[in-house]
Amino acid sequence: MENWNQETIENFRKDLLAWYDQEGRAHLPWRENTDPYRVLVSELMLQQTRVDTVITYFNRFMTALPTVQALANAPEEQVLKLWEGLGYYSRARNLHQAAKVVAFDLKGAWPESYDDLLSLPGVGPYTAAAVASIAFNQAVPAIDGNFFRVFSRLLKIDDDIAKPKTRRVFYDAVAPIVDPKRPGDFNQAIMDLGTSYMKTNDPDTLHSPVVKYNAAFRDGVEDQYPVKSKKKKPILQRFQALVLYNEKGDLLYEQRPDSGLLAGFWTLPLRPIDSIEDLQGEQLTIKAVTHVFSHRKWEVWPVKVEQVEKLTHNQRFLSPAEQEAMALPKLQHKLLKNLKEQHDVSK
DNA sequence: AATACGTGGGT
DNA sequence: TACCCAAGTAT
Repeated sequence: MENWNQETIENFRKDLLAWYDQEGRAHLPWRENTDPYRVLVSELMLQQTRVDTVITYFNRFMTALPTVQALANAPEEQVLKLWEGLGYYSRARNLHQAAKVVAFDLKGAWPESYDDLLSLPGVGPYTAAAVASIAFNQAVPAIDGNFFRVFSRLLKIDDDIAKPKTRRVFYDAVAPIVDPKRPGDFNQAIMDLGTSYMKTNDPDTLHSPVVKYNAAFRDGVEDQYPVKSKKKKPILQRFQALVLYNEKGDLLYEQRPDSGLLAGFWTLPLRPIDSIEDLQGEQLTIKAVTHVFSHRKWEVWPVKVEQVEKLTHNQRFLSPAEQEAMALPKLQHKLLKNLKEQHDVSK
């Protein structure tokens, strides 16, 4: 691992920020100003999610709920509808809760320190540092995937970034490098660098504004950084999805448990099966609806059933209008599309 | 520490 | 196709 002296650190800050001022992504909607609410909403949305995907969601969210008070007073259904399709839905619920804490418990007085921000729901080490540095000018490193990638290469840090304890190694190495005068810009410059000249695949390191500080490139081993162990592949699970319409033509839905995958969302009633041999009703499709989550791959077979025993407390018939008004997970949208296609074919 | 937690895009 | 990635957090 490289160890920079004070002169190198100061030169690095200067070169990085000069580049950021010229070529940084100043146009990103959440960089319009440093209102902590805007920063928090954007950071929660950006967790494990691409910038291109977030932009549309962010603009729509801020138009609908422009202030932390507006979010705090909004019904959860509205928050989830605005989040529909973004995934990792606990982020939306945590953001909602965090807004309530700020607006109600703290009466609008934002926590400004890293430690206080960390206590908000959905705010972990990265997000606390991002908000503290961008909105409140605190000199803390916002260590995300970009940060790991950029500094693993610059400093030749060999620790596996998939391991939790590695965060501490990076923190110790880079905390002295963060520019105390412009910490928010420093962190955002690293992110911009990490998605451009120093991106994951096919980086353009030679033309990077900080190429002269890149120890891995200097030693011709840049492709070995960052060191990251592999994830396990998703486990396959099969289900049958019960399809039942009532006399009004409304479709039977079932609410998922309030914890676990797609917690609290309404979908067709899903029943695990071992194989296609176990389907209980009339098989509606030749091909299954498949959906890949981060850790699971689902194969879902829609089957037409004549009735269910008796509506349980978590089952309801929903009209098309009701279905459209509520937030539904991607899997359910795929199932609906599949049903519509089967219906069209049969006509 | 290891795992759960969504979705879309690139190769 | 299958796999990996993309501004992580909670438990």
